[in-house]
Amino acid sequence: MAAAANKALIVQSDCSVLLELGAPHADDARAALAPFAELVKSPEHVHTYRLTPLSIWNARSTGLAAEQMVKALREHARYPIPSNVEQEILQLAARYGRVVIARDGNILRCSCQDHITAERIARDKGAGQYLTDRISPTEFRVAPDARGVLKQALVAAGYPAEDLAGYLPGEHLNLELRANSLSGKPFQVRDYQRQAAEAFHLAGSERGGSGVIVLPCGAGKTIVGLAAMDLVKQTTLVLATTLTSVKQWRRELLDKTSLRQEDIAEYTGERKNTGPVTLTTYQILTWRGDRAAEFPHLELFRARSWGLIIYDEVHLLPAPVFRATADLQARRRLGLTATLVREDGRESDVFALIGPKRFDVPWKDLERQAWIATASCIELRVPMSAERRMEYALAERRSQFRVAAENPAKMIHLRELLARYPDARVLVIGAYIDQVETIATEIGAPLVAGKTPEIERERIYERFRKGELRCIVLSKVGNFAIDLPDADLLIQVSGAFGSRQEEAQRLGRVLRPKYDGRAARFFTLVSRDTREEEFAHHRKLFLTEQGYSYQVRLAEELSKAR
DNA sequence: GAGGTGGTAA
DNA sequence: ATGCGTACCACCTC
Repeated sequence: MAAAANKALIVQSDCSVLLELGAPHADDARAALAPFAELVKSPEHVHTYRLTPLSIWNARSTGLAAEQMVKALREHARYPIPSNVEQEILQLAARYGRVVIARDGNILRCSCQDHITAERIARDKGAGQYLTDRISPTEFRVAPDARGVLKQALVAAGYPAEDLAGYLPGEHLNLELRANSLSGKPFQVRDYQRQAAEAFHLAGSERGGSGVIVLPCGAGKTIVGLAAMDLVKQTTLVLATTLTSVKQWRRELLDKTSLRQEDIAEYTGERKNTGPVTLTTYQILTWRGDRAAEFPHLELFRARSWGLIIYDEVHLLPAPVFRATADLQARRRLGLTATLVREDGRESDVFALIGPKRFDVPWKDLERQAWIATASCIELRVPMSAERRMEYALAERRSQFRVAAENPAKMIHLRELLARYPDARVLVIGAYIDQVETIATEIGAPLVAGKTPEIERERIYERFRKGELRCIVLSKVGNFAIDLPDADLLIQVSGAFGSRQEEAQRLGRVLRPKYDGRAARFFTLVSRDTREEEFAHHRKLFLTEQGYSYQVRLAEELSKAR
């Protein structure tokens, strides 16, 4: 073990934990810390983690004891652990599982570890209303349909319940994973995908069967869904965000499992069928006729005795589906997402109603294992012409950003990049329709925007895949389109205020591993001396936090270097 | 298949 | 650190 002076962790009294990557045993320290802390930032040298109630409870739900957490910190900490941090961990951890929900035949029983806890939750404003029927000093009888709302209230009260009440059996589903996909390629579930599905299922334990799997874009979350279906083998309802996603689920199910066309039904605006496996969208579930208070399509949840419900992109699930999910606690639930939600209310609702986080893998781990490509990110500062600078100066403050974003001089440098990487397969992404239309016309590449019909899109993607086309220009559809072909050079000409999610999505476009192992390149063009630089700063934070190498270059320097 | 509505990003 | 407006999507009706 390293001497104290160069140990990797610094534990601070605000419950943040710094990990110094250069320290000996930094990898061991990370492996020990990650299961019970949330990664907040990960630039080059020092990564920041945070101990939160949810991160501790997630860890407890996978069976990690508080003592193991404290031991892990002690083992790797450079300085003594602040006593309040140790107390915090012990107290938070001790709250998980102090309340247990279990089944007694047809009724549910909520049992507390001790009398004091029972009094605390019985008197809690939120939870108390579901705990009216006391059967012993430490036990309550609970109406089965209160299972979800009670769990929500218990999380809010700080006493997350361990739900061991089990699930209703769904109808059996004949499903096997294929060893060779329909398209002829051998198909194998990757180790981390298998681990994720097993962490969700936890066969032989009362704990399994509900929870969330977190994997980066491009890591194959759908496959985790298929693997989970293979473990459960019961009728399944899949909730997705878009019709394209619904179609992709269908393709993957047909390609990689023994299911046939007629086993898979779609319940969407186009057709409303149900089958042993049914694919649907969040939007149809939340549609309400004539501003009525009811959601007619939520009946789909009761249309069959589902054995498994899969929530794709679980961080996007809308409030009415949350409410409906509260009533569905007797069904197995699997949430899939690329980023853990940070908004407080929602995150704890996901925890209470879908289940705890069961599994995640850091982006950089997948990169090391070559499941995703390495990427270099470069911000190119582009000057504006004198006329443009005047236009910018005269513009109202709120339209300045757009004047800068649509700087025509970006075109010069865009062309240069295209010339500089003649073999690259290129995606150009911008935020404004006018801008991307102009670019597409000038460089003679097809444009895919919101109004581009589905058939046209597929035709363009197909030509790109075949190599007949080296460049596609995209509007904001680039943020949604999940069926975009793989590329290795991404040029962002404008971005909408640089959101982290958007940046993650866009970067994910070029992260599929390259056949020759080359790195992906991500250029973002930013107008110099404008407000656009401020937003680029924000975007830069995202990229560096994910641990990606990042450089800022002046456009004319890059031109000279050629 | 066009057009309106309502919702989301972040 | 931020915000407004822009763009997108899926639903429905006609």
